Amino acid sequence: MKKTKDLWPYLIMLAKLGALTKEIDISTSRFAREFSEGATISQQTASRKLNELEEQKWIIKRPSIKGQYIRITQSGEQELEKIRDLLADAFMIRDKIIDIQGELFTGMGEGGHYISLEKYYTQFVEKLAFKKVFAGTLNLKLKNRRDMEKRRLLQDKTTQGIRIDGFKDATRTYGPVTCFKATINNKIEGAVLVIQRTSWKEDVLEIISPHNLREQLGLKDGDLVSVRVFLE
Amino acid sequence: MKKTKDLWPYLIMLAKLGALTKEIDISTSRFAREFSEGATISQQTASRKLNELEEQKWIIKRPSIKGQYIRITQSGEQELEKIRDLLADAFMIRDKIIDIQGELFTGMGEGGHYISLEKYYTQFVEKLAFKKVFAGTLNLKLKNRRDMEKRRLLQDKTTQGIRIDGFKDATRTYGPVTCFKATINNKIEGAVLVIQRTSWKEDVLEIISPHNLREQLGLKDGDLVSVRVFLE
DNA sequence: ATTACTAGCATCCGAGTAG
DNA sequence: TCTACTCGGATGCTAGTAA
Repeated sequence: MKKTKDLWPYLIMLAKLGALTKEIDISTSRFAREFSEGATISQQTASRKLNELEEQKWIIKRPSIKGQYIRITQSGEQELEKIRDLLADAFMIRDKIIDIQGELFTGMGEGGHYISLEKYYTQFVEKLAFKKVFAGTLNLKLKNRRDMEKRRLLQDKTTQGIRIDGFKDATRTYGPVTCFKATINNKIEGAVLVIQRTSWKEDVLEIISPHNLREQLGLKDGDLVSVRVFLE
Repeated sequence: MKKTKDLWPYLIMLAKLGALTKEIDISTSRFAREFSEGATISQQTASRKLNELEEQKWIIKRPSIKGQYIRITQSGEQELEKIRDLLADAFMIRDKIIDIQGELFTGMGEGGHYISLEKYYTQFVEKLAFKKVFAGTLNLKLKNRRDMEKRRLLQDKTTQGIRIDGFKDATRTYGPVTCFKATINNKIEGAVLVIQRTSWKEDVLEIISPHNLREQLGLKDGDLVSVRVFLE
């Protein structure tokens, strides 16, 4: 099997030249020049690499008058997205910041119920250094794969979050919760709730805050909300 | 000169393994396995690649009990940022969306003055399909290199924007302006102004809107504001 | 277990060049 | 001009192995 990773730099350069959006018209020698910075590659190598990229089905090409038209295919685009996400993940871990967007919707109110339980409430206030906790959570529906991956990353990083202990009462057990400090729409402080239990919804992000977020940010269902989550 | 791009995939993989944030402890054979998916590389190749990465000064390594500690250097980090930005640019062009953040500050009021000129005002209303234009611009100060690069991209993409013609009156000439539709803090519509003239401030983004943004978004100087610019 | 050397084979590169 | 072939030299690869 071919070592596909060797082709990454060439694919990236084609993307930079705009081959993601449209067919670009380029000759092998010009591509060789565009690709090179400091070190150079030859026209022949450029030609061969373009053929290999086509074999991989990451690009399609057809002859033009002064070179060839090249366009990145869907599968080439997916490969680029993979690389982009790889890098984005690495930088998120470095910066300890994850930006997630979701669409506001109205949940079934369990969130608000749990917050009101004193054993949870006092922990939220103390451990998050909130003056109070507004009675109700903000539920965001994540709309794409990428945001769900970030959501999953939070689920996996619970060691870094703020731990809210579970407890028992006469009738049932209440599990532990991990919180991450966050700012909502760049502006208002809050925290993301990550519940450790076997089933959690990968496309839902639940947020609490000392403030009435819906009111203070003028939000209504269906609005897009940005959350910047701080990993520690 | 060495063909540094060949090393990109290896550097990216090390970043994915966390070597941006901390020294990671990994053996050459484990790295070979982690790196491979489908196609495989040998322990020997992994060893050599790590040495080449060190020669490039993109990583530093030192022996550990069960392998070696590896950490990406500043210059390796810069290289990764370069790749990340390359990809981000390509996807921005594809999606025709640019997200920029900046800090709100109070300008000198010229913006508001120009808007009030009837020859501009009527064009804003018609071409942007705004009901009216609020008398005053929102000035954002861009805080990092990357946002400034995006700002520059707008300046270069004026062909795709909405053109507001210039005009003359008795005393002076008023130049043309290009506008891009935008949403501010995910919520309120507006437009970014790009003024074609020899001097423009690369770290300032000027925004108009039908609405009083400061009031409706509850903004004050120093607040971080997110702008999503639509290239067409 | 490691890393990383050497040897020898495989692959890749670019100059030359055909079409 | 262009692409892309051949071919000899350079480089890269892995197996074997030393430390």
